[in-house]
Amino acid sequence: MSKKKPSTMTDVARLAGVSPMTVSRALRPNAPASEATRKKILEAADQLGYVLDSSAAGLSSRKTGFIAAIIPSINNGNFANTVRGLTEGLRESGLQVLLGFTDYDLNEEERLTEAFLRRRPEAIVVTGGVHTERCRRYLAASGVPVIEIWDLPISPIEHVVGFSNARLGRMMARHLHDQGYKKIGFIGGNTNRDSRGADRRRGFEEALESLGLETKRLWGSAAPIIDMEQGAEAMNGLLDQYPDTDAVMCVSDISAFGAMMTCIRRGLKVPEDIAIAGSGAYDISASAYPSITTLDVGDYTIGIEAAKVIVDSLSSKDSEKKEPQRVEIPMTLIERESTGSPSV
Amino acid sequence: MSKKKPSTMTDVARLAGVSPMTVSRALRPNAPASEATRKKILEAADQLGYVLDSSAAGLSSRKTGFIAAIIPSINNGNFANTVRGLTEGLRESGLQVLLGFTDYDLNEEERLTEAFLRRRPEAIVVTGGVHTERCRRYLAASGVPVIEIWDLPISPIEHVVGFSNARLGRMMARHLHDQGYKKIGFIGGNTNRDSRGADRRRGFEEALESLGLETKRLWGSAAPIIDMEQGAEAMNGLLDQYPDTDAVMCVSDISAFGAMMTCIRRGLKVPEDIAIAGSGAYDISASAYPSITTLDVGDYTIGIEAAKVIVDSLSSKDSEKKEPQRVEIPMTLIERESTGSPSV
DNA sequence: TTGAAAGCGCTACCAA
DNA sequence: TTGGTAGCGCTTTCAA
Repeated sequence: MSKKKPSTMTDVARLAGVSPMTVSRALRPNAPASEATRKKILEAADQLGYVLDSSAAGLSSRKTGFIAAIIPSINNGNFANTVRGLTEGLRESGLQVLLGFTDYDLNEEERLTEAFLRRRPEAIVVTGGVHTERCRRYLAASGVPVIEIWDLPISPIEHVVGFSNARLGRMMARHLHDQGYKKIGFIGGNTNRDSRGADRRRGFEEALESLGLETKRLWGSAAPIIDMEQGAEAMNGLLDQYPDTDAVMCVSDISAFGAMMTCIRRGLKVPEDIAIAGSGAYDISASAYPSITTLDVGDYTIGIEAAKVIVDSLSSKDSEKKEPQRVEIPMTLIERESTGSPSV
Repeated sequence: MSKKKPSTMTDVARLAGVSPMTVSRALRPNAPASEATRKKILEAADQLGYVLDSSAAGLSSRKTGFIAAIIPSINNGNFANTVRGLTEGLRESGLQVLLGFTDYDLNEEERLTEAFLRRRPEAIVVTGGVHTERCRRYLAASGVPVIEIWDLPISPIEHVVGFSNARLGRMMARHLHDQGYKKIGFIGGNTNRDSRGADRRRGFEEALESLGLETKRLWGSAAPIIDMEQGAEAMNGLLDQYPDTDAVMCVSDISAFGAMMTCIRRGLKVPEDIAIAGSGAYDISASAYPSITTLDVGDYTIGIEAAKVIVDSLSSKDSEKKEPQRVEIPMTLIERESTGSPSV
């Protein structure tokens, strides 16, 4: 409201009758200051409505106090959980998360990365192991710890906290096969923009092959990222062409739910006529009826572990340069009603 | 990776054989600089891997280039859309969004507000009109435009972009009544933490009363914010106590979906035996079967409009102090299968 | 179009 | 425990 410019440390110092330096110390928890002066200074600060300017503090101390994190989408429960984990894991150390999202666009990732690096974060977290060439260069030259999450890249930039998306696809293919399904389909997005989705599909296809099953039921979607509606459409397409399909894995629980709704609308029973599986362990996989078999990828844990890697990297002395860490997060299969054994 | 400290403008200036001031100008689009020197400077910058330090720039120019935004939850499609709108609406002006979430905790909001204000944002966006006393003071004294969103507070701090949550409740109550339902329930969270949810409930109750309908079917939930599972539990409780309920509004589509799953699990037909309505126009309200009647609150539009208010406020001269703006976002009823006319 | 001087608000460092 | 000095990396302002 009031446009008068905010008061500074010098103003507080003057009012409290001390030097600015003493104010600076009084305002920090672990700096030496007598209780009496600290109290006096806090009162003066309160009276002036003083708020510390942390960009100035950061410029001087060379610690900005934040961590940049770039995720593909802000409207996604999995990434939201990762951000929660990261935020909570960083809380104690006082680091704030500067969050950005790319809409699954690598050029936007590059743009955001540069914009964030200008703010001098103390570490940077990016999603996945695929980046533009220029973006990789920015990250590698950033001078701060880089953590790639949600994947296990073969040539990581530095630290990695994630899981193998190809293995995720393989695990679910084997599970469906173990349940007795034979004519198994896959529904996912266009492979170019979401590399993790593409990896899941690849792993799924490999597993079908090695199990001696047909791989013709791998269904795409025009959209880069597949939502409920597109999952529903894809299932219509798949069933129109291959009505005898007995099980389908979808790249996420979100698309799986849409696919399941299509089955129900078409009068198919799940899982008696067709089984449905997703991944991500979204709330909906538990609440839907039938509930949806899924894989928990440890989204929240990824955030927590990434935070640990960051805190660890920042606390080590410059001299003892840390080895790049590679944290693999375990996946957990969650069996639910949607993949009960086939009736045949 | 490399821990050597990043190069500065002075380094670039030295390499290009110009003064730092000239580098500063060459790096900005609208500053005077000859094409020749600009080219020379960009090459030098590229060679050094130079990245501008925008906190230093902000300290000097008194423009940090970001907007603080505080939302209750990061795992919520509605708020995600608002953030998308805000981000997109701000893109052209080069302002970045510094995002924080409170988990519907006003004390956390206060904490975050202070932390964000330290970063000297050029404007601050907060959700709702209810804040701690201290938080209100911080905001009012911040010296930058304050925008409260997702509500229409009676005593706003400054600008407002939102809608009336009480009216939302009234609208849906009237709609259900118009459809012929008489024994109407409401499912929502505990009223203390989510003031917008509480307003919806209040408006709903008022409308039932003025329509001469019973208001005994207003159902709470132990949880502050009600998710799918809690919506499902609440519906079980409601049906156990009032099996003759013929329609239920849920505070959000998320809880409405859970509630609907409970009905289906119990063998009830939706909408023949019981109608379900939600609000928020989440994807699931369209994709679920039956699809769920809902109210679109213009979540994305809220973000866009908030961005307009911000850009507007910042472009005005200090002298011509802007009047506080109050933008009401229209709500749209979306009728779907879940509230087809009752069979009785 | 370019440069020099000054300083944004704070903290590291050293001295008292 | 406190204070003075210097300077973080940049931009503003004014002069050339």
